[in-house]
Amino acid sequence: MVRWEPDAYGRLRDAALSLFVEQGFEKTTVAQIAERAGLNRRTFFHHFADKREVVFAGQLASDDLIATEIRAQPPGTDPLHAAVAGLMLASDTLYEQYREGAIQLGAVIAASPELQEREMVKRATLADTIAAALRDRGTSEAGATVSGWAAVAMFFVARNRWNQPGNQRPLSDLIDEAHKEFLTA
Amino acid sequence: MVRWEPDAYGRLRDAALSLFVEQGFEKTTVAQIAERAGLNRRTFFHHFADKREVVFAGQLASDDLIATEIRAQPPGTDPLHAAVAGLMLASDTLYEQYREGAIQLGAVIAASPELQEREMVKRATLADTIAAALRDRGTSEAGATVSGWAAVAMFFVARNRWNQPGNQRPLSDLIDEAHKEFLTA
DNA sequence: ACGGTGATGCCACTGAGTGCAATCAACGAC
DNA sequence: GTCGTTGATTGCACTCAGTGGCATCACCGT
Repeated sequence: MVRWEPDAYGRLRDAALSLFVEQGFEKTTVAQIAERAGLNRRTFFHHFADKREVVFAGQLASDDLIATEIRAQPPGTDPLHAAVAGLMLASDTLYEQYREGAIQLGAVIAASPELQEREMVKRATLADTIAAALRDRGTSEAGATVSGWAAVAMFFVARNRWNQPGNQRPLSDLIDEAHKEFLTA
Repeated sequence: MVRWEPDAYGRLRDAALSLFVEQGFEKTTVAQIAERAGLNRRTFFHHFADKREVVFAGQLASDDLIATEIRAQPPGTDPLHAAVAGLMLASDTLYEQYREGAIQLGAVIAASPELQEREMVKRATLADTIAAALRDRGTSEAGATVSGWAAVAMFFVARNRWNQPGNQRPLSDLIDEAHKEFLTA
C-alpha cells in the first residue's frame, strides 16, 4: 500500500492551473490549491517556491535547449542570427504542440500584474542564457547582452502573434518574420 | 499651526531608502519605515502602492523625457539610432548628477530578488514607452518593440559600466559605446 | 529487524497589503 | 464669522503569502 497518492507535484500544478483559469490568479489561495490537490498547504511550498512559480513550472528546461542550439550554430554567423536560429529550432521542438495550453496560460498571466512581473524575470533569465551562449561563441559582452534581449523581444512578439485566435503559422515562421521586420525597420 | 509636518511622501521615501541601505530591503518592515518618518504604517500605503515602489519612485518622469527626445529625432533616422539618441540626451539631463545615489540604490536592488523583479517591470515599461515613440515615427510594430528592448538593454549595459567604481565617463558615452559594440558584434 | 531518508502534515508566527470608518486642520462659499 | 467640504492622516481588524521547526511514517538498503 502506498502511503501517499503519487505525483504530488503534478497534482498541485494541475489544481493550481485549473483554479487560476476558473477564478483568476489573485482570487485563488494556496489553501484552495492544496485542498483541490488533496494535500496540505505547507506541502505546496515544499514543491514550489511561491504561488507564482507554479505558472512557470518547467520553463528552465527549454532555456537550456535554446542555449544548446545557439552554441551549435556555425561559427561566423552573426550573434543576432545565431540567437534567432536557436530560438526557431527550439520553438519547433518545444512549443508547437502546446498552443491550446499556452493560450490559456497567456490569458491567466495577462490578467495578473503579479504574474507579468514574474514573467519578466523569466524573460531576463532567457536573455541571460542566450547572452551566455553568444559569449561562448566569441561575442563581446555588450554585444551578447543586447543581442540576447533583442532575440527575446522577437521571440515574444512572435509568441503573441502565434497565440492570436485564428493563427495557423508555426512559431518559428513568426520569429523569422519579427527578425526581418527588425532588420528592415 | 500646521496639522502635519510637510512632505510626508518625501519623508517616507527618505526613511525607506536609508533603512534599505542600512539593513537591506528584506529586513526592513513597512512599520519601521513609517516610524522613522514619524507616520503611520497605513499612511505609507497611501503614498506607495507597495514596499517595492518606493525604490523606483519618480522613474516614470524620466521615461517621458526619453520618449519626447526620441520623437524629436530627425525623421529618417533609423529606429535604433533614434532610440539611442533619445536615451543619450535624456541621460545627460537626468542621471549625471545622481551617480552616488544610483550606486547605493543599485547595491540595494542587487541584493534583493524582489527588487530585481520589480526592476524588470520598470525596464519593460521603458521598452514599451520607447516602442510607442518609435511607432509614432512610423516604425513597424515588431520593429519598434524589438528596437525598444534592444535600446533598453544598451542603456542598462551602459548604466552598469557607469556605476562601476572608478568610472569617469559620462553615461551617454557608455550608451554610445554599447550601441557600437552591438552593431559590430 | 533497524536506522536513515524524504515526502508529507501540523502549528504558530511574521509581515505585506486592504477595507472601512473616524478625525480634524484648512479652505472656500456665503 | 460660520458651515460644509475636502483631503491627508490614523487606527483597527482582517486575509493571505511565506517560513521555521518539529512530528510522522512508509519505504529502502543493510
